Amino acid sequence: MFDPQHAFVDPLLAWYERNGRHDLPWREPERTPFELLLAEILLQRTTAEAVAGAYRPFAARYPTPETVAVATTDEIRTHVAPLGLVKRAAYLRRCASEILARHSGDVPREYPELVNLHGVGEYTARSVLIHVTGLGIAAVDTNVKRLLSRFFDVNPDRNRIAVLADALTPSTRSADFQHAMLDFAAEVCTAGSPACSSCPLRGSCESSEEQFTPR
DNA sequence: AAAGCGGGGCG
DNA sequence: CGCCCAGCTTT
Repeated sequence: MFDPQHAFVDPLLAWYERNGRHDLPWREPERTPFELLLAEILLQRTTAEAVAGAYRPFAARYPTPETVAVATTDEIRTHVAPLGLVKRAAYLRRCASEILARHSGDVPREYPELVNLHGVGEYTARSVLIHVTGLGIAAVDTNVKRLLSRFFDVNPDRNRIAVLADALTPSTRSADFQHAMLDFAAEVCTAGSPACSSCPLRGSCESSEEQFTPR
C-alpha cells in the first residue's frame, strides 16, 4: 500500500523546483487576474512555448477588459492568428464584454460565474481560481490526464482524473502543484515518447516496465 | 455524442 | 506525412 504523497506529490514538487518552467511570463506574480485569464484562453490546445513567444506584446496591448472590448475582432485576430484557433479572437472580445457587463470589469472569483464566460470552460475556470484565489483544487488538461492515468494506471476518464487530481493537490500549494504536473508532463511524461528511463517517478509509476526490476 | 477549429513543432 | 498542443463552442 503506497502513499501517493510520498510516491508522487513530494518528488513531483521537488522536480518542479529544480526543473520547472519558472520563466513563463503569465506566471509572473504581478500578473492581474485578467492578464492570467488572457493567457489561459491563449493556452487552450496551444503549446506553452508558442504562447510564451506572443504573450508579452499581447498582454501589453490588452491589459484590461475595456481594451479588449473596444478593439475590433479583426485586430485581435491578427494577434491570435499565429497561435491558431482564431475563433478565440471573438471569444476573447465577447468574454471581455461579459466581464464588463456582468462583473463591473473585474474577473469573477466564483466558479459558476467564471464558467459562464464565453470561451471559459471547466479547465480555464479552475485554473483562474487556483491562481487568483489560491483555492486548493486541480485543473485537468491533456497533460494532467496523461500523467495521472499513466502513473496511477487508471482509466483516463475525465471525471475520475479530476477527483484524483483534486485529492492529490496540496491545499496550500495548488498553483505550484498544478505547474508541476503541467511542466513534468510536457517535459518528461510526454505524449509521444516519454522519458521513462530517466524519470524520477519511475520507481512508483504503474505504467513503468521497470518497476519490478530487482536490485 | 461528435464535429470543428488551426498554426507550428517534432519525429 | 501524422500526431500533438494549459479546450471550448456548436451542432
